[in-house]
Parts: sequence; C-alpha cells; structure tokens
Amino acid sequence: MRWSSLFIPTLRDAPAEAEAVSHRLLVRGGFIRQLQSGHYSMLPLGWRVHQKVAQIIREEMDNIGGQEFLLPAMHPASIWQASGRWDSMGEEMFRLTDRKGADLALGMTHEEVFATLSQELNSYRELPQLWYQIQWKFRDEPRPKSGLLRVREFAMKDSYSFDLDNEGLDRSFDLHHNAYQRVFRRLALDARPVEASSGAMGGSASIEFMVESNAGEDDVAVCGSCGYAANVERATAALKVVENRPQSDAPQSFPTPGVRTISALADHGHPSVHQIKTLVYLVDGQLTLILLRGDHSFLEQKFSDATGAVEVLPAEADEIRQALGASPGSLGAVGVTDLTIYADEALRGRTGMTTGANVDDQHFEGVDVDRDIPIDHWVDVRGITAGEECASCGDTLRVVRCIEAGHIFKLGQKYAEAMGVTVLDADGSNRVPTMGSYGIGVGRAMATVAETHHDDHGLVWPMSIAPYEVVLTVVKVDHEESMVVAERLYEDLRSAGIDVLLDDRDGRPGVKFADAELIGIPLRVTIGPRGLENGLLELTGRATTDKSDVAIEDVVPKVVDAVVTGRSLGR
RNA sequence: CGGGAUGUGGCGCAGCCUGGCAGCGCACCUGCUUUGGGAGCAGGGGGUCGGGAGUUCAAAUCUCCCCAUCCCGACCA
Repeated sequence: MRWSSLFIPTLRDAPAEAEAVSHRLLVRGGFIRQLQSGHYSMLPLGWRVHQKVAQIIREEMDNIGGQEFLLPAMHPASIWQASGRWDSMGEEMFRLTDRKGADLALGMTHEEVFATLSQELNSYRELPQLWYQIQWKFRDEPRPKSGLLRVREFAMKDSYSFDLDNEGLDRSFDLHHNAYQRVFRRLALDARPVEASSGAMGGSASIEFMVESNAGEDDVAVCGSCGYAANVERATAALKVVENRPQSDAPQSFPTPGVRTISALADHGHPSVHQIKTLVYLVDGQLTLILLRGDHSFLEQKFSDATGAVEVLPAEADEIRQALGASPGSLGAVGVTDLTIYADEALRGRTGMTTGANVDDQHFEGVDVDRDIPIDHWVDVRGITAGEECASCGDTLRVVRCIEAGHIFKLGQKYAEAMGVTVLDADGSNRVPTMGSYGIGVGRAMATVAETHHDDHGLVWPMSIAPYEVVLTVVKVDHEESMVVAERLYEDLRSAGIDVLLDDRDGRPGVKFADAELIGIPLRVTIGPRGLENGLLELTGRATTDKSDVAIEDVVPKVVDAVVTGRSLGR
C-alpha cells in the first residue's frame, strides 16, 4: 500500500488521558481511537495487527483439531437462566429488551450457547469435540482501563471441549495448554503458565498464561528454583514457624483505650504475629467471622474458592456492633457461638494470642486458639507476600505483576448438565459430557505485545503480527530514479508475498523515519539519491537499528529472507 | 460504588486565582525556498471554552446541578 493514500493518523503527542505505554503508542501510531470508555475503534493499521493475531490463534486452534464456529453475540435470557448465570453474572452482563418485551443479553462468554449446540451430540463415538470461535464479547466492566488491556467490548477466541470422561478432558486441556504456548511464542510473548483461581467459572482446575508487565492487574508468585508459579489469588507458601508466647490458663482482658489497629496494638507489646485479626463478613447473606494472623491479609478470592461462597461482602459497622457489641478495633471471636467462624491455617496450634474482647477498648491476651475459640472451619485464605518461602522447595518466592493473556479451565459437567446434554455410552447408558473452556483476548494480546515491544521511538512489532513487514522509505519523492527503484521494489516484494508499505509521501525524511519507527515496521529500506549514486539502498532493522548498505539487486532476496525468517520465529 | 484529578479547534497546552477582544505550539490549506533524522518565511481556515441553570452591565473565568474521561481502591474469567 502507498502511505500517501492511507489513513494513518500519527500524533506527535499522546492524548493526556493515555497512561499505559501500549495505549499511548497505539493511539499515537494511528492504530486505535477511543469512542468512549472501554470501546475502541480499530483503525486500518490496528485492524491489520488484530487480524494477524487472530490468524495465528486460528492456525494453532486448527492444529489441535479445533473447528471454527461463529455464534450470535445476542442471546435470549432463557439459556442464561438455565445455567443460573442470568442472576449470578450481575451487573457485569449487558442486558436489553426487544420490542416484544423479551429479555436479551449481550454475550460475555459462550458456554451456554455452545452447550446448547452440544445437545445434538448423541454418541460417545462423536467425542471428543473441540469447538471455537473468534467473536465479540461484551462485559460491563466497572472500570475499563489502559487502552485495549481492559475494555467492555472485545474480540475473544473462546473454545470449548466436550469429552466423555476426565481423562479425555485432561487431554483436551493439555492440547490447549500446548496450543497456547505456541500462540504466545509466535506473538513473541513470554507467557508463563500459572495456577489460577477458577473464579465465577467454577470447575476443577485452571491455568492462566501470564506476561510480566507493570501494566498488568494480577500478581503472580514465582519460585525461581522449582518453577512453582501461581496467581496470588491461589498461591501458597511455607509458613515460617512462630514461637508461641507462654500459655495461660484463660484469656485475660486488659484495657486498650484508643487502640484501633493491629499496628497500634503491636506498639503496646503485642507483635502482629501474636495477634488474631477478626474480620466480619456477610457471606451469602450470613454474618460470618473470618480470623487471620495479625500480619496476614485476607484474600476474598481464596475464601470464595475454598467455601463455594458466591457473595463475600464486608459487614457494615452497625451490623457488626449489633452482633458482637463492639466496633472494629476491639473485635474478637473468643466465646462467640452464634456465628460461623472460619480460621486461617496460620492460626492452628497458636497460643498466647491477643485479640479484641468485643468490648470497646478491651482486648484479651493469653488466647489459646483451639481452646478458646469455637472454630467451625479451617481454611487457607491468607495472601502471601514476596520473600516468603516456596512450599515445594523452600526457595524464596518473588511476586511479579502480570497481564493475563490467556486462561484455560476444566469446567466439568456443570454446563452440560444444566443444558441437559447427554450422549450414549458404549454400554447404552446416558453420560453427561465433561467440558473445558479456553480463552484468549485478541485485542489484549495485541496490547500486551505493544506493552512489551517498544523503545523510545515507538512500537517494535514482531514480524508475525506487524501491520506491514517492510516499509520502503523514499527520501525524496521528486527524485525520479528513487521513485522508479521504489516502485519496482514495491511490485517485486508484493509479488513475493511480502506486506509492503511504500512511503511515497512528499515530506521531509526525518518525519518519515520517525513515523516508520513509531508504527513499528520491522524492516525499512531507505531509498535516496545518496545511495543510488553507488547503486546502494539502506536496510534497517527496527529492533536493533542495525543499518547495512545493500546493492539494489540484492534487496528483494535479502528482505524476503529476513521476513520469512522473522515470520517463522516461534513456530 | 468510595477517593483524587481533568474537561478550552484533530493532538498537546496557556488563560480561570483577581470577570472585560479566546490565545500559543504541533497538525491542516496556499505560495516560495528547502529536503539522508520531526524545515524556514509569508499568508490562511478551523473552537457551542463538556452541558444546563444562576449571579453580573458583562462569565472560559464566580456559584449550583449534571455529564464525560483518566488514575487509585472496591469490583472483575
């Protein structure tokens, strides 16, 4: 394509509201424009990248036997009611009503629709099936952010596997695991598979593919020695043994006027590791106590995963006072019998502890957790922190910020059962297939590449998804020989199947160099009078900025070779 | 939803405190000169100052309400 006739609105300055690097560069480079918060238009350059990312995903899905579908984006309420998610999805789901008054939803995922289609599977002989689509999702995110990284409307490759049994599901899951690693390698993304929480999807296991980046929204605990890696929503660590303080016969209350926080109490001679933190939550509407060691943080996700609770909300101050007779700062679980009490594993066997006495400005000391508190359930609900020891090998854990680039789930039979899906087994009995679901956000993948592939001058696309593979920069468009050479190269490279951009704009060379770098084209051929005098053109790589002079007749083979090599990286 | 910030041509910003002609840079158009790293000169086009109400002789500027956008948190496959 000829740059002079393309719509590539590059900007010298990024819009003030863009903060994330990928957001700034994709806007500046003329790839995307925002329509409203969380909704972006793909401009021609952005759409080319988007389509290349989608194509890589498509090829790898086809490689593992995936069959491509395209399902409706708009769904009847009935299928969501059947799975129970019409209610449980809450405000995250966009809902609307048609002219007849029927309730509709914009699809935020497609388990229900695919499960509906799977009702036409009749026999175990038809399994396994692996179905996918690349299609638009709508999610009413409370806070879209960082350009394409978190949006309300986006293309996602979502796939779904149907197997007869758990062994089959394991195979389908592993196929996806491998396919995802190939996809991310081809996108030049260093994506680490990590153990993850299954969250609202339910199911038995899930793995997230995480790319380290400060623009991310997830923290991942990583062990450098044994390879353990898990989202902190799920991560565990070896607990350092704490020496209990001397035991006492019974809890002793003591006055603590004005002491409201763990750290204030620590200042009064009660180190936080010897305190019990008492949290009051409404768990699916039931007032509940959750106990942790004073220095530990509570992870609601871990709690939901451990207990199956759907709604976990901090209780209001007046509810707390009504139930316990004191305000936060003086709360405790000693002698509480009418509320369900959960305790974090880190409190097991602890004695000589300090906790609130459920009287304002009073605390107990000498608390023996097992003796004095009627604990109903022991759970692992604490957040781990960097520097703790790996539970498997004892080495130090790091915590790294990551972008979630992909997520794969073992779902089990939940959706198939809800939609009444059965197939006949070899012995003639009805079997409910077991499902997996697997997702990669296309726009997010693109933004993640931008986030991890750039320099001071702009984007540095890998060859595999660059909007154009080569840019021919004509230094002086009114220099006749330059244009003749450029046109010939343009045609030759095009017929060799290369994505070529011919910068034939009448402008100063500095502007053209800067633009070519900003939009991140991997290879540049500079065509100008200076080189042509000696029959030479300049070949520049975007990533390294290495320059080399190349004889005119060698340019096409050299470029073709570099492009073909670049495309195949990671394959 | 809680906290913070911002809204002035396509983009970046000043002006607001202390009310009195809507300005600057980039981009854009025309002409000339220039052309191997974001040119120079001259001329030119483009803005309901986020919206509404109020105060005032007079509002971008003061007051109130609303909206939008961004950041932090909550939330979120």
